[in-house]
Amino acid sequence: MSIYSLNAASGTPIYRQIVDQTCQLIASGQLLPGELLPSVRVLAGDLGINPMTVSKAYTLLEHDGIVARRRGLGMVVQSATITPHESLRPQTLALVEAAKRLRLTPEEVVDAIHLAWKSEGKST
Amino acid sequence: MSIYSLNAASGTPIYRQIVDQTCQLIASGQLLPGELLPSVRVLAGDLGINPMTVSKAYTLLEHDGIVARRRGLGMVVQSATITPHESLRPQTLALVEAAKRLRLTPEEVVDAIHLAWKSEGKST
Amino acid sequence: MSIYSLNAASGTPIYRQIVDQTCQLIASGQLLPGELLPSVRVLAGDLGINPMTVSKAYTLLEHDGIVARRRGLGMVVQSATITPHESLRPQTLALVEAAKRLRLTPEEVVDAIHLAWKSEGKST
Amino acid sequence: MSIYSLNAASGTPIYRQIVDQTCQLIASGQLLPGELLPSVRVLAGDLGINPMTVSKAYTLLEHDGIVARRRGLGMVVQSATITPHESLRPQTLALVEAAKRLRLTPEEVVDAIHLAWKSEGKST
DNA sequence: GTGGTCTAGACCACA
DNA sequence: GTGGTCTAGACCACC
Repeated sequence: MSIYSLNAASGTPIYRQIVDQTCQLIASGQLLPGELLPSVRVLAGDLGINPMTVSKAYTLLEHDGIVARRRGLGMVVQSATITPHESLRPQTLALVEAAKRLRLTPEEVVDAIHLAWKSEGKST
Repeated sequence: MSIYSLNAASGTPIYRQIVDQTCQLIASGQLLPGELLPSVRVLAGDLGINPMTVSKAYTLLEHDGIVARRRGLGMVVQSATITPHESLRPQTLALVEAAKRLRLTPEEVVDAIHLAWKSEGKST
Repeated sequence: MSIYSLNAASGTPIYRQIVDQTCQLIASGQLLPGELLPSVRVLAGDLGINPMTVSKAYTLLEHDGIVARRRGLGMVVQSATITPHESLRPQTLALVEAAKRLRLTPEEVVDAIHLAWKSEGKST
Repeated sequence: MSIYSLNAASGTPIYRQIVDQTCQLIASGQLLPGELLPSVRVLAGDLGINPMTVSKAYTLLEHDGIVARRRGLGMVVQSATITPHESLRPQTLALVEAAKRLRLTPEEVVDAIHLAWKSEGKST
């Protein structure tokens, strides 16, 4: 099994899931600067998807300066510039925005978080 | 200005934003059962979007039994079947899932929520 | 014939040529802000290439904020932020750098420019 | 430090940079016919790159008759067959072509050249 | 071995 | 109609 966990059912495209999870793995220190990402073909094989899909994700990561191409070697992680907190912002904002539209209080949202935390499969 | 607030920049499609926000307006009691939704034409005009897009959203809402078509009248809100809590589940799950991948603790997430709550434009 | 002119023999990938030329067309005012780019399928047909190649170019242009996606409509040109001069910088630098390595004088380079200008097919 | 100056960030492959710069060094008289090129091992060490990459560049240079292999000695420079002007052609053409697409005048291009010449780090 | 490019064709989502 | 995603497979460039 891979460090990546894809969710085919989710609406978000596969290549985007790879980009996001890679960012998160770097932000949380599970991928260190200088380390090599799994090769396109290997990751594609592991995840059972087309190499081009992985390649697209890697290209985006490179474009954003998250990783760098080393010709003939692979993709290496650049120095981490994102903190776990920043990495979580989009999801946080989405939740808060929706909660406000629902006229909920912060406390109600926090309750919902704790509930979801337990009900979901244990974390690693 | 409308009770709806669309975000063209966001990735979520317009029709989906209308569906979601309508559900949230009902769940939070800002739209009451029996009340009439704005007509397709009016809402499209207000939001500056294609009427077909509004129509698609309304069709979905009807399909889910959230509103009903009254010939010659428009769309009326059915009795609220969803609680605010349920309505918030997708966003909650997304947050928790991402946080676990980042190896954060529930407390850190709660902090992030409180922070985002304040930093965002004051709610009503 | 299209406003684009591809050079299959050149080493630069097709999608890159489309990106570059689009930037140049905008910089020179041949494509105006608000204007729609040719649709992926149309341009692909005109140039005799695969739609995905055009799509890749358009995606890059969007990522760089040069054009914006209008869902269901196409790609529209954003306000031009690049001047013709800036747009020419990479090529200018490459020339100057090489000329310095060859220990040529600026005058010799200017001569070469004038020569190449005439020998090439007349400009539009 | 070496007479070669590689740019890993640039898109052009390393072996190509070596080939090009060698040609330019010969064309400008900084490498004279009969002179020995640095050995593959030494150059690779100096530049901090893979010896295979240097070897590939040398093989190309030999194939083009620019240098010759002398068993037990190394690669010696042949009589210069290329003039500095010819050596500059690709970059010149690229500039002119782009400028025409931007509908600039030769004078504007010359201005850009002079500007870039000064703004760049002093040569030699 | 590494990643990059391109093709052909299918299917989806959006307006 | 628009663009987006994914697949399968070929070929190239680089180290």
